Amino acid sequence: MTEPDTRGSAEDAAAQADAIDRIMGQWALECPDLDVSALEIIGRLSRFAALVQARLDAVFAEYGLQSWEFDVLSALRRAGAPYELTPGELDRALLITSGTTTHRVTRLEARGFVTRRRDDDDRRVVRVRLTDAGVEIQAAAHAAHAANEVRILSGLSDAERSALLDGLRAMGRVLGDRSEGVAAV
Amino acid sequence: MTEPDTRGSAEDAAAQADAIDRIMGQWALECPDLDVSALEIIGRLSRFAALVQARLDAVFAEYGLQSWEFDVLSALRRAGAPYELTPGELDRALLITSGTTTHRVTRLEARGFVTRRRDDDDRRVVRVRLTDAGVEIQAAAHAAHAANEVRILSGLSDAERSALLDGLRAMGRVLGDRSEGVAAV
DNA sequence: TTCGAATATCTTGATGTCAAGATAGTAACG
DNA sequence: CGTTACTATCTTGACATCAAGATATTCGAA
Repeated sequence: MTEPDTRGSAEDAAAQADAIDRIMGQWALECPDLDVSALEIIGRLSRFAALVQARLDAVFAEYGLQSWEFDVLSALRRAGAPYELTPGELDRALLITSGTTTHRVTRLEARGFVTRRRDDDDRRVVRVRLTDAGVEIQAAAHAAHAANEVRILSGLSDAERSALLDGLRAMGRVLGDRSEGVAAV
Repeated sequence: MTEPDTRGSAEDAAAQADAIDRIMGQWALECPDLDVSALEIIGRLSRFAALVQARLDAVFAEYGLQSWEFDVLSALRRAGAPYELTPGELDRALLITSGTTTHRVTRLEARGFVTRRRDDDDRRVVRVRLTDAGVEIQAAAHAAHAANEVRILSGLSDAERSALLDGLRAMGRVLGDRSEGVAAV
């Protein structure tokens, strides 16, 4: 077997258990004294993030993009004209290390989606800028990507959606995910 | 700069915006016609999963473990005595490919936390089993890990917690994350 | 001005992961 | 039996990522 098995197997009854319910059930049997209450939330958070990512990747692939490529192009695009950021700003926006940014930018430069140039005022600084081709492919992929995200969430009721959103906002507060980083509006 | 910057910067007022709010604000300015409603949820899901993972990693490191090591040890532990699964079962439980499982098991075997042996009834099958040392380190790390998860969520009110949980359960349903995989109870 | 500290980016080496395919064992069907 | 399909695991090669450190530039204080 080559790929991980992410599909559901049986179309079972209404209140079906998901993988985390099963895992919690196993712990309850094996280690009844262990506090697994937080697993219910954190386990789902990371598992579902992985499952969602797989679905997003499928759409990016239709445009010949890796999701990390799309992430960089989008960060540049939403920075506004002239669609330019420094590597350091990309580090912070994308939660990646500086070495990773160097590598990503080099690859995107080779594909013709971004350019690099030294800043004249501070020659330590590099300016990474989206090319026209970069703007184009980002726009095309983004439209499909947004539709894909909407499709993924289309199975949620309004109440579920807003519960999820409220809960996630609270998580953002707890995690201290303040919005510094990337160039202001 | 070597590490990504994940801390919040300013201890600002009550209804503070997080990084996703900022990103949505940028899109609203740059592409007002683009539907970014789903980004609010999916963006947070994946961003927060990454932020949480970084906090979990810190605790695993105190026990000399990578999180992928802990993941394997835990999957074996919760399978119940004799703490044994096949590589294929690990693939499915951990959402990884078979090559990755081979590599993980080899490393854990070298550290003395698991053993490998061929199944006698079906010699294609391998049995990966936790050693005593494996059981011990998993138990120690798991106690600290569970406490860490509880700590991370301690900033949530009961209402926020249950909203988040309800929302995530709905996501599990939407994503079809049925619990097959790993050996039954 | 000069020199040390700080900053921004890039380089290096190691590593975890995947996709694709190789190997070996089992099952099914004549 | 024997051949073919299937299954389980492992191997290989490519690659994204990270941590640590190297390089180049700017800033600040004596």
